[in-house]
Amino acid sequence: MARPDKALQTLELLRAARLRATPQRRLLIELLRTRTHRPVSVEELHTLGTGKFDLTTAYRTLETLSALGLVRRIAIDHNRALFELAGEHHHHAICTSCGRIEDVSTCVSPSLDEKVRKSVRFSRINSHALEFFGVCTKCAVRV
Amino acid sequence: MARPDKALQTLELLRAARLRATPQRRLLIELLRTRTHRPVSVEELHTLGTGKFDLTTAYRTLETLSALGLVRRIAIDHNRALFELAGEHHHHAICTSCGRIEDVSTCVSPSLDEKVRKSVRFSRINSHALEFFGVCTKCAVRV
DNA sequence: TTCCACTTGCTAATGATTTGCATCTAAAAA
DNA sequence: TTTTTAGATGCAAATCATTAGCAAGTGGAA
Repeated sequence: MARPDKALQTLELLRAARLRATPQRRLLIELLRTRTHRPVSVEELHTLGTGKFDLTTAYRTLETLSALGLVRRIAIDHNRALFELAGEHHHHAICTSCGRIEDVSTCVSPSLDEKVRKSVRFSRINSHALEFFGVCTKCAVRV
Repeated sequence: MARPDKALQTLELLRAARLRATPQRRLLIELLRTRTHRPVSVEELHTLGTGKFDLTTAYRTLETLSALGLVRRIAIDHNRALFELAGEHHHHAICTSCGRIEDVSTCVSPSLDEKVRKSVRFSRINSHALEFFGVCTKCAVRV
């Protein structure tokens, strides 16, 4: 039994979210799914779209999808938003020299959320984000 | 032996950084030290300064201080930068309902940085940031 | 007290996001 | 299939935080 192809997966994603499967949205999600393996900026996505969707549309679609939890907005770069498709829980390692971002599967102890919830007296902790800042191998060589 | 007062601490901080102790900088640091206990936006600081320093000066001073590592720029809010005086290592818990930010002293296992460094093949990891997102008690009641 | 590199306060750019609006179009209904 | 319309898109203009440019001040070393 063959695995459904990427395009189908995208359609299903949109259908499940009760969003219209417009060509623009399909392409944008397709790009997030196949062309990028790291958080990308709206500008980058728009460039990858080669004129098939407007920059404004990209902003709107990403906003819609992130409100639905299908896309995550990453707050690392303080002057532009980065987005990634919400997949498996993971974190990021950022090279402070070249800006490269790597996915990190290592996570904190599962009990940490609850421990923190008690210490700050929150009603609940829904998620957490963890970023590591350092220098990647390429940049270390260059310096 | 009395502990040096806040103003003196601020002077020492500026002197150690080889920066001119202008009234504007002194007040801004004083505000970070005494009036705020959470990351604040430049706008907030400027308001607290009640006209004693320009918004542009605040931006420049914060930039200078963060380049020296005396102030930390927090990337949580994706549409405005937040700053805090660099003190003890800590993290943050953010209420996604009201935006309130609490300091979190709990940290990850000390060996995590090294573990991640190896997994992403970085030359080094210099720091990490950890944010918890949830709902504070007040907001939970309101909902 | 003098002098000058460092600072500050304006004002005018920038640059990323948003918003308004007329025009389309996906897809539910007939 | 055709009709119908709520939801989408594209373009242009408006926002808003952050930066730059510059002339006018001023810490603080000499």
